[in-house]
Amino acid sequence: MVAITLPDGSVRQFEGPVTGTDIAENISKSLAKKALAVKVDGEVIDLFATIDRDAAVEIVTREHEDALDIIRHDTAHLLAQAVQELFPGTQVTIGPNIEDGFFYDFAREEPFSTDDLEKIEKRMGEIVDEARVTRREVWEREKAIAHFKEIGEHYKAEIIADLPEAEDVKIYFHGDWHDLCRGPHLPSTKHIGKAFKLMKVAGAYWRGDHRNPMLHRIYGTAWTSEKDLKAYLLRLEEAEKRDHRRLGREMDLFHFQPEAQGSVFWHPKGFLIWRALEAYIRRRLDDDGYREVKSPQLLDSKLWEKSGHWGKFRENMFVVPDEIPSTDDDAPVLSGEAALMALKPMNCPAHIQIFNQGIKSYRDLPIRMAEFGCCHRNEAHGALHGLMRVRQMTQDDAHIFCREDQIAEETVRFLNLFARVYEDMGMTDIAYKLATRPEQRAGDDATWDRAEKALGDALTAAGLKFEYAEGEGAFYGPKLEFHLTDAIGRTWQAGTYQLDYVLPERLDATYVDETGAKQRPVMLHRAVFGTFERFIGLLIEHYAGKLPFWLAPVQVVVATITSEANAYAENVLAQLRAAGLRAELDIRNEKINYKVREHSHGKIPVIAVVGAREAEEEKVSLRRLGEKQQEVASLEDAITALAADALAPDLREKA
RNA sequence: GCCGCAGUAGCUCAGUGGUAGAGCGCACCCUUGGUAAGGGUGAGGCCGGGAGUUCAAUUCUCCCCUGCGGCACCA
Repeated sequence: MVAITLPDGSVRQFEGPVTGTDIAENISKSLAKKALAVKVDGEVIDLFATIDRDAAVEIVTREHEDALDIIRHDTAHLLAQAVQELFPGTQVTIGPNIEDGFFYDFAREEPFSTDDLEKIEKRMGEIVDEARVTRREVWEREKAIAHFKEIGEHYKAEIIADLPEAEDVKIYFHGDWHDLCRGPHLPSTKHIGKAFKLMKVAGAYWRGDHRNPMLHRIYGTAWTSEKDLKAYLLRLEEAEKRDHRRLGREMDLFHFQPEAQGSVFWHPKGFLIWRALEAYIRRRLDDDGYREVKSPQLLDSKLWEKSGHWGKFRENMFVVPDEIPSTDDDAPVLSGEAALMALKPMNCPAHIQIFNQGIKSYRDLPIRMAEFGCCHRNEAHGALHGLMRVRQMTQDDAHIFCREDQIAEETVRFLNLFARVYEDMGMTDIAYKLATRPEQRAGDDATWDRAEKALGDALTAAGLKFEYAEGEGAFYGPKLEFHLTDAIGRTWQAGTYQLDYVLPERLDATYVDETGAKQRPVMLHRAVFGTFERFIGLLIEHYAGKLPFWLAPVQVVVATITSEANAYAENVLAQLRAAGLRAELDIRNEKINYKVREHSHGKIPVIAVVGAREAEEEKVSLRRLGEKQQEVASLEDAITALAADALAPDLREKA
């Protein structure tokens, strides 16, 4: 006897083992029709799998929260079937689910074209109509390897060979087509439905390693209903409008051009955002005990050799020979023999040089040394991405030199600062990651153990949920990474906090302890925004260009209705500016409708409309972005209110 | 760096083996209009760069550059 408990709490008894199908049919015919899989004690399994013990069971239908994952993975199998039928000789590799869909990597000489995608999608639809029935077999490992080798599926054979010994080699059949898979799967291809779409083709290295062959990856999306699919596609379209590269152009914030690939030309409006951010974070740092420095842009390669960066990152550094270029047109410009310097890719070695001036006492620690450091990194071409990944970047960098017993306190202090800043920015959707020791690293394991534990403990103490990013730490120490998500769901590291025992050693930083003995300080690398470039990019996408009032490059546009009000408008502008507001004037010979529309598109937070009436009464009519209503206020009141709104969050706290 | 796609006016895009077009934007004129598009006229292009095929290339081929989507990388 098997007792099955249903979600409503009722219990049904069955003679001997049952399947999900049996249970569904036992409940109702219509449920059996809709059933996709079955959830047994929290684990989703195939409808045809046997249940031979008492269990809590849910029938998974399209409406069930677990349905989507199954449908997506079935769609990946569907894709693989269609591809192999249309392009014989193509090998399958892996095809996992991802956010909003799935991909499948294929090994084939010829890449897939956009036209191919259409054909494949059509074939997928046909296979759905064929309603190929799913069944599962468990194979002997050696037999499976031999079988897949024989049919030319060498990647599959490799995957099976690498499966953990304990794991069954499960082969799923959809009709004749079959694949190694963990499952579960839908009862037939018919159950997938047609709410799927192939999105794009891309290259991807086998096993994510650039030394391996490149496979052809097809990305797709799949949903439980056509409605959801449509909504998703619409969401993508909307997200495109938030793209900071697009908004940067539309709002006249910045541009890029080939002569400075990967470096930003900040336009006046864009740089106003930067200035507001910089002024804000500088005040926050001043208040938090940091002292700001400025270090050289070009430093001798010998320093980078000592720090270890030359060995590990030289290929990403801009190297400059320390010599006068030849003025002889027939001779090579550079001799190739000069000593080398490099544009700094980071500020830490320079900060240690400042630390090393004079003798530091334990009483001096912690020293919190900040710099808005402009760094250059020669990033791979394919890595560049708008403001998010650039070759010239300015970090809101700082290094804290402290004793080991001060790490915990400094970490709490930093997490507090970080939380306050992100709260002020309205960016509270943050993913916390603890990046642990990489394969190539400096320092001994005991030190790494201590350092990783210190960071994990700090996050836990702060009540922050985090995940581990195994092996992704810096070569000198583990990192806390603070990630934000862009408009289309890609995540980017913004803030960072890194523990470093190595650089102080390499660059011989010391302080004198209570006994007069020399000691190594610990170095904490940290950035709140990360870089101004990336953070501004993220801000723009987060707010879809509608930046908070205090950050908006143009806060108020004074727009006239008729030229009668021009003189008054000039007066309003002057007073707004005198109150510290970033205001502009629009006295063009255009209708007020036109001006309102244009400045709304320009994401100007406040339009101050003035006509003859306002001029007469010394008033302004304020219209806030996104609102239909205006409010009419006296000029004095309006300026007082707007000036208060324009205060940066830290200043508002103090006001 | 790797795979794929793309590059035509400031922007979005159409088009063609005989050197180009639209909408928006811009300039000028008319319009002085009360909160998301008033009307007219006009300027603006080495059709990404180089080479090849051709009587002729923006169009076809090759190479390069840049951009886009992924992958790899990210101190």
